Amino acid sequence: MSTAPRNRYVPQEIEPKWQRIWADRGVMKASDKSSKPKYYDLVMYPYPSGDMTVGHARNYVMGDVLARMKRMQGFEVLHPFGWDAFGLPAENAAMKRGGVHPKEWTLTNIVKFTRELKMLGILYDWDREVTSCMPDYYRWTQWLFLLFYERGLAYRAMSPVNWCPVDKTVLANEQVINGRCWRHLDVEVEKRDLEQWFFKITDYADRLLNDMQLLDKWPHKVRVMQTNWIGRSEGAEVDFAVAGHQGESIRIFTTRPDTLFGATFMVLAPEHPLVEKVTTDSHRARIREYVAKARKATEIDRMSTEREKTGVPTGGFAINPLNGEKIPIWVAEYVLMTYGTGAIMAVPAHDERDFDFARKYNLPIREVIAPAGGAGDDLSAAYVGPGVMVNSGQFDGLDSKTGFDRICAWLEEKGVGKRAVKYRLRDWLVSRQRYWGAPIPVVYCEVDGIVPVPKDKLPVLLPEEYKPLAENPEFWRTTCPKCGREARRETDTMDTFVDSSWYFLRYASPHDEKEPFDPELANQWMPVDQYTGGVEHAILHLLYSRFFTKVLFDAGMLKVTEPFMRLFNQGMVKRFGQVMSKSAGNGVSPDELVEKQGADAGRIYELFIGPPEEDVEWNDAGLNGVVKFLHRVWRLVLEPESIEVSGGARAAADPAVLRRKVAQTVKNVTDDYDGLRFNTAVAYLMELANTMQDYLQGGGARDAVWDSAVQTLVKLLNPIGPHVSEEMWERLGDGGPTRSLLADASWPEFDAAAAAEPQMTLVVQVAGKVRDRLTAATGLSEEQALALALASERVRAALNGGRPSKVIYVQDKLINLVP
RNA sequence: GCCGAGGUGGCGGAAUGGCAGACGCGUCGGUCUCAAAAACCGAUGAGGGCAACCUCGUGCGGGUUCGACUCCCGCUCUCGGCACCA
Repeated sequence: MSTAPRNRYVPQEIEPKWQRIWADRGVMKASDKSSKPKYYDLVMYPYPSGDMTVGHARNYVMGDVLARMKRMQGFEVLHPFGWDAFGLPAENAAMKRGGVHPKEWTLTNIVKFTRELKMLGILYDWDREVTSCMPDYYRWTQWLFLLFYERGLAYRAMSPVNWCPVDKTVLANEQVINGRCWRHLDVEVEKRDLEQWFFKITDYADRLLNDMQLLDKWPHKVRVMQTNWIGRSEGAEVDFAVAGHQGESIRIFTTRPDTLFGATFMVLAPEHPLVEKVTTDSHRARIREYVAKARKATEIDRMSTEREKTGVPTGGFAINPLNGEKIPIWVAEYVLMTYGTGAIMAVPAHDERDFDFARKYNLPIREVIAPAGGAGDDLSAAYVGPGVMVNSGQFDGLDSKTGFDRICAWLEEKGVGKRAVKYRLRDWLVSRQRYWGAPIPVVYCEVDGIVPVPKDKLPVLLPEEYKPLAENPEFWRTTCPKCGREARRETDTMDTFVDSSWYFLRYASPHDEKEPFDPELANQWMPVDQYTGGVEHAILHLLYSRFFTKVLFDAGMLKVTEPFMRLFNQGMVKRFGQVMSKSAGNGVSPDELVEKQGADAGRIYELFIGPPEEDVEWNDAGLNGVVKFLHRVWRLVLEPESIEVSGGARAAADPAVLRRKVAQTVKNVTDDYDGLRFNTAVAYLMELANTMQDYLQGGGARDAVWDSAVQTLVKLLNPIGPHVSEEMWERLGDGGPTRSLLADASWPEFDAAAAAEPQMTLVVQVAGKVRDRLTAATGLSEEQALALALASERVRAALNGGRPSKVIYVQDKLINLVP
């Protein structure tokens, strides 16, 4: 075997070396006592499933690029990592492989995953690693549960909940997608009446909505999704008396109090508590049958808009408080008990759903809002827009917006209704009937009822033995913390989204043994400056984390009300048109990539493959272009003498062109890393390398301009190709002690003068061209024409702005001004 | 149905209202080689011209502007989200 030439770029030789140096020097350790400005660069901590692909890696590479640049720019960077380590896949995998404990499975995967990250040269402050399934973490998840309980934000209630028959657990509303389980999209969730633990996120609905305006650096899409999820509606609650039942009334919610005169019937949800009461004897049998059927129907069937609306009359009547009219009360599935008050006034003329229902059951339709353009009487569809009130007694002639206010005022004055705001958001169901999660720290005592486990008795340890907690008496048999009598522990565990709603705070003081996080340190690092992760968390994790942050703000533990200042959702990596994953058989793992062409080429290719926010198709062919680029850079930096001057048509080297290119590259690459436009950042670096090569081939001297180009290229390359950059930087040195760009932290300064200078030349050329046209058109001398052109204020402004094309336009105008 | 994002070469994709197609892949030609691969050099939107150059080109139709991939109006297709929320 022949030895490789001394100066060849061999990634496999240099990468382990630099990974060792960075680790030894602790270059990515964040100091709590630094005087430098802080930068908190966070990537969503992963579920350690063990099959890391280049798709995951792309996300972490992006975070690493930013961390490295910010470090080189002089920030104290917090770039931590951890593991969302509780959850069902561990249990499922453990069951499948027979006898492997979820903990063992999870910890093994963490080791594998960590190795891959390190191979890619991704640097974290590993001293701050958190693992949500370890007692020193979930102890504080339990502590926070108790804090929520103390603050009245955790409660236990019986309610119809979503049940996944496959995972055998309840689910949060956010985990139900089109009536199906988020983890098994082919499995319909069932409705079950169960007593469960909830977090009162609805108390924060208005703040979660209003504070969205602080999140101007979040993707528009995510803000829209959260806004819709919270779903605020303004309207009124109105009480309708029940005919024949003294003192009994039914409260409805409407967003259109201005259509109150158009209410021709009322509809109750089948689950509404007053159904039995308002039903007359002659209708009772049919109502009972209908309600029973509705309860049995699956959520999917009930919620389908395709489905024809059904309903039955109760025989009872309600009285419209506004006009005293008696309207029939119906029961229908299309009214949901979980929204508003579970009862509506039906205004078929101005609501599509009520219209459909009225048509089907021949109920009266009365127009009370006339469209502005006239042409009423159209009874083929509901008119849902604004208009002028008609058939509305004393309110006739008002526009519907004014009518809204007047009717609300009237209702409030008479004490039969009031303005109200309703949200689509429901409380967060946090209990799960699973083993592999943080036990909910409460005890049920026959005497004292629900008793929280005292905070100093935490953690409530998960038993070693892998079996349902409810079937493990050694776990649930306990004594009441209050009275000491025999009691039973809660055997449900918490949703893993509870674990992940606060992990970014734990990084501030990961070894704190007194509290979940040290408020002083958390406030020092928070808010997160950049948060990077998948858009699949647009609602779930991001909404919950915002909720937690606000609760902790209210508890005086945090000074921020929003956790994540800037959010970025990277696209997914696909292969053969499918999202990459090991189970789908189309995964490419990072170590395959590193083995083939090295970590740096792999990293750069991950960034260059397409816009970071877009889904990209993985394709090995493009990787070669990046490898070629790195070899070319290596040669330009370390062996420029090997690049020959080529004769012929090639333009002679111009130092001004190179100087300008260097300056522009600094500006463009810095801005692009900062703005997470990594694909174009790579392109700019390739352009610089191409310009440098042209310069040498054109016979350019290796002088100060050249040296600055070399240094700039090496430095700007560091965040994306750190190993090769560090190696080149060291070799450029005088052979003294190992030099590390990352440790020395120096980012190139942008030289605005150099960037602008050659553009001035271009402008003078343009002026020359226009001067010719001016002289031709006016007969002025060349000097006079040039002076005229350059004297224009607008020309000067354009010159100062470095916009030669504007100058061309301005001067064209100038020509037109001259007769 | 409602909300949101988007449509640019053979492909991935660039373009604060100012030379459309940067950068890369692929393809073609060349150097090197007995040959091939690799590497390196050159060409590469379409049509026309020996040439300098010319014409047409960013989903479709209008508009604003000296100038439109970019802004406005209408349409169309694709992709994402929500979907009986009163």
